[in-house]
Amino acid sequence: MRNDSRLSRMLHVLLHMARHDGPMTSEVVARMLGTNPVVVRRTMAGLREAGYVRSEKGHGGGWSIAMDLTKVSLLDVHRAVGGPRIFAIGSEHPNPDCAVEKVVNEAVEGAMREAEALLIGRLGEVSLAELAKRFDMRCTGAIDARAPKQT
Amino acid sequence: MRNDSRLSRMLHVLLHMARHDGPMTSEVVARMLGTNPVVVRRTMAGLREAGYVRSEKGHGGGWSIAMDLTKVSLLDVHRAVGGPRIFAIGSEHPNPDCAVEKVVNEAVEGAMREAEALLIGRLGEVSLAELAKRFDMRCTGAIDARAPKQT
DNA sequence: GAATCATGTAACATTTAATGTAACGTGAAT
DNA sequence: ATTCACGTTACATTAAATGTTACATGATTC
Repeated sequence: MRNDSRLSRMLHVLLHMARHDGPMTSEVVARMLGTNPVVVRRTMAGLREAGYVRSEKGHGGGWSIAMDLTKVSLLDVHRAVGGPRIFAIGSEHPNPDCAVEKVVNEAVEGAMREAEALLIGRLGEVSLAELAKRFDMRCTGAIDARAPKQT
Repeated sequence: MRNDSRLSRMLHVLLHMARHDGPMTSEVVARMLGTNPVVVRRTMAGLREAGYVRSEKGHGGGWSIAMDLTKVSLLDVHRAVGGPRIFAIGSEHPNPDCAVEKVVNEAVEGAMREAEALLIGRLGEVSLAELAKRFDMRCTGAIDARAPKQT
């Protein structure tokens, strides 16, 4: 299938919203992401259910932040958009009869579990506020904003 | 897209071949994997090009091991089957103009790089011989063959 | 050397989940 | 009442692995 870009897209949107006065419409967000408003509403629905954003209809409506950026991590966003599928590889038979296959699955899945735990850990360590700070630092001419230690 | 199960499948086949006298036909392998011979030939072609297996036509032909099991790791097999796509998540714009998106990509991709490095490292640590040993231990009634330390 | 066995390969269909798109409904502001 | 913007459904598109059919080629057996 295609790459799942929902996490990246939502982070992109959320940071923009955090630096934006008033609500942003799905139309505007869609142009930012290079997609269309329906995809935006569909994906942001998960964030709304999690209470991270709010949406309002009618004139002057649109999406706005409804959380404390210091309290929500990249992992939280990942989960809110319903992206549990991290790896593109895996076995067809999770619980095979064949003893050989069992040994193989245990080895491969063990490695994947470790890698997933690391990824989850890293995403959980970084808050949206931290990302926003990195953005600000980059804009104000910081020397290196690639991945500063949390302070 | 679908899950990429080529690594698991090939490991499964290779361990069986290692415990099997004489060549195995694509037909037999396909039944083992629950697929068909063409898929087997297609996937094993990568292993053949890497020199890990040999294939012979005609009567008594089929696939056989052509390597030292202690010298080939799970990572080697992963690479031989051409499975570079590990993650199902990622950004649409690897090199965006938007500064916000750059910060987002760096954060997410940084975490993914670490996780990938860990996974690659783990797969590279385990040889096919080690897997075969775990299988033998399990069959001879070892108490716990889940993921013993290498000896 | 003809028949058979097994691989090699091309061409096309299927699957799966994300994404793209069109259509229509609902609530809010003007 | 009109317009704006979200909410939702339904269906199309896309990408990559997998499934399938068909046919060619080389090796073995007779």
